[in-house]
Amino acid sequence: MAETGGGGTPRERYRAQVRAEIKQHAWERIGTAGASALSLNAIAKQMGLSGPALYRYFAGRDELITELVRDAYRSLADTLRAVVDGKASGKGAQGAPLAPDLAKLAHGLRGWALEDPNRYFLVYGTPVPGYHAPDDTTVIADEIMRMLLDACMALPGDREPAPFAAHLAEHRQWGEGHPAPPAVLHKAVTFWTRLHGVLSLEAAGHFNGMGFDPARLFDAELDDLLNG
Amino acid sequence: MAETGGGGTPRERYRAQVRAEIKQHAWERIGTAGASALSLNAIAKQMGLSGPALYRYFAGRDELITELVRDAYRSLADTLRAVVDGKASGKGAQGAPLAPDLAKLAHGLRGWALEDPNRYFLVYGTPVPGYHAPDDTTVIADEIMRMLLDACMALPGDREPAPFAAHLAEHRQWGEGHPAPPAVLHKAVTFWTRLHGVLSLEAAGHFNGMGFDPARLFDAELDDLLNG
DNA sequence: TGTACATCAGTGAACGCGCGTTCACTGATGTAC
DNA sequence: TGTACATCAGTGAACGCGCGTTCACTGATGTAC
Repeated sequence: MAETGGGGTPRERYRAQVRAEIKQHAWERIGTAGASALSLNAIAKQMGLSGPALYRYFAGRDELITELVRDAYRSLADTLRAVVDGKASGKGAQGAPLAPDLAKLAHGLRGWALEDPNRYFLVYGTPVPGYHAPDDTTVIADEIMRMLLDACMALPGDREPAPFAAHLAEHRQWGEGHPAPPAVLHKAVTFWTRLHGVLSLEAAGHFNGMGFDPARLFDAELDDLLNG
Repeated sequence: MAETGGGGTPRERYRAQVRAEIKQHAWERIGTAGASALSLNAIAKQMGLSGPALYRYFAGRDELITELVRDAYRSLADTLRAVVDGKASGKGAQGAPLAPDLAKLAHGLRGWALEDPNRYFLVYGTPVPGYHAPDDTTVIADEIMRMLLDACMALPGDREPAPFAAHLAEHRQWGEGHPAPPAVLHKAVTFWTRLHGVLSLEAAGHFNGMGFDPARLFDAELDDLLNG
């Protein structure tokens, strides 16, 4: 991606560009039918290429999916990073400029998730059947949790910590080295699971016939996390 | 299912039995590879039958999946019903015998979800790509929400209701006719999304390398719902 | 009780399809002198 | 600047596979008299 317009020989630039183009078409197809329906031949046809042509750019279907999963994680992490750094806003700049980082993260997450639900599910949904995620993703997942911990640290008023917070602090193999106290660890995990609960049901369409506005439910959960 | 051992001609009983057997093998395959990998031919082979034989029992692949989805919803509703009625326990009878219905429901839901994660995802997960759920499911989904509302009614202490509760009461196309006040509606929806947040991430294996015990996280969320 | 007939479960062959992937090839693009 | 060669993108044919589904059939099971 970063190589597309940059250095390298013309052939290298062309290669990178076609690779990106293949991925883009892959995302379009994933957006339509989900990740398990990804087909190299179908992508090739859509690009006006012959099936085997794609093997110049990817070793096979698995490598393509691996790359897409990695990109999805990276994209989420970058989006959240940008939101925290104030370079972008999850909801629009007219809102509260003093919004805590946790609110920015939440709205950034929501925007990213709904922008392409299938991409969201590729990261946080049902694992793709015969496929195992690459190791890099756990690194990026950890990076995301660290951002979350940072944002939770800045939050005021932690009442008495729940018993689970202690368990969490004693059994922690994520965000290692981060100085967050037990209550903050708990807050971060809760932030993750609660917002995922709303987002995944919304993105899958499970609120569809119910009548209420999912955005308000999301904001209500966020409020509870900020002030609870 | 209910017909298997019951009345009808011998041929009808045989038919029902083979249908059930097909479904059972289908569940096994779904448990292994997910619903999108369901294949009639593969099921037939596993049963020692020829491929086309299954067309005596199901009009095609879609009808099979439809039936499985319906059964999954039904199974969840029945499980929750039984738990609330005290005919079964979600966690073991030695626990608090005075546990509120909401806690019973929660543990019933968790037990059901982890018993077969792919069945859970068939109900509350990413929709199967080219497939649309049958209408009956919304009826069962509503039945489940009503049980939830009943359980939430029995809960003590509702402080001042959140603004979202009012919105929810004014835009409600589910559990219609149920006398739950706004705060209870809010509680029920929150119960659903929060527990789903934990369960779906746990069932998909997203807590795997993190070290903590998902069961404790689940209970912590439940406690918060009961006492928050 | 026995015979004649209807019902229906299951088979095997076949259809067309799309899949991932390999291989030997053509033709264009870039490099070296 | 022009020529000779190497690199490499893309093609078309082919392989084997499994899929959903149809069709005409065989043979067993049940029913009617």
